[in-house]
Amino acid sequence: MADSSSSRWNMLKSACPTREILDRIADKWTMLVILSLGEETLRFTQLRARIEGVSQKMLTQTLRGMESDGLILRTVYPTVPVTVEYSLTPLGHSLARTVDVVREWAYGHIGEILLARQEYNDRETPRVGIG
Amino acid sequence: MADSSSSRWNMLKSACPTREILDRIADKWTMLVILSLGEETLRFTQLRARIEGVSQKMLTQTLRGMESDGLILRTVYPTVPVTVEYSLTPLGHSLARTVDVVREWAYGHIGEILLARQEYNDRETPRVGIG
DNA sequence: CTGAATCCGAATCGATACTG
DNA sequence: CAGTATCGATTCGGATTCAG
Repeated sequence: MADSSSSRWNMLKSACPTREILDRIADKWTMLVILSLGEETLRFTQLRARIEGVSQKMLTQTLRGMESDGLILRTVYPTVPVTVEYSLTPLGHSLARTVDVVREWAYGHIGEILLARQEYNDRETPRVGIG
Repeated sequence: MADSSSSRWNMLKSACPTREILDRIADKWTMLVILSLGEETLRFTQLRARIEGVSQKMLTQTLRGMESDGLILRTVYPTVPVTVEYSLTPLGHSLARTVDVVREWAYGHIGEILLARQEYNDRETPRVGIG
């Protein structure tokens, strides 16, 4: 447990704390969890269904990290079987609004990016065959 | 070369292209490059110096991906030795403005996050010893 | 200076089995 | 349902070496 000893960069990180935060939220699953919970409170399984592609392990891991950063709230209801709800804290909500800007940017520029990608690949294909 | 065959999720990705874009920019180095180039055009070595902690390999890799997505422009000047400048395309600049919002959020909430992290760790320490 | 290529240990991640 | 624990496969990423 607690393997946050990333060998070096500790000095760098403490000198520039923004970097550490950025490293944390510039994460695929974190962003997707933030976006999902930004819409509504969800249970573990629901969350996992929303973020198709995430494994149980990764989701758990991501949720723990986010909880420790005060971004989400984990509420356990002592039912049988147990019910666990995840929701955003006020801090998490403010991040959600921010990340949503990124999401909207992505949505608005898919075309451009896919086109650029295609052109890049065409350029790369060097002319096989007769030359 | 070109190993973009991520086995599964291809169906998912084509059904939800935003996800693919998000996966790409929700990346530590990509964000830092965007932020760095958002301020000014930089050469390879300058860029590497700005983003302390990135290896030559990762930086090259990140830059290639961003170039293929049409986010940055790579300009080679045939000097001796060769000079290569990286700058943002208009698309890259628009992303830079977006990512900057995230950076500002991070900067403005470092305190809250670090505090939450500390509280979380205190809660976790269970009381070793006598119980 | 810029970068490609290789080697190789470290970290990530998924699948599986098991618990309360 | 909501996890924890473990293991093997894959990927990541740094150090090094070499080239234009």
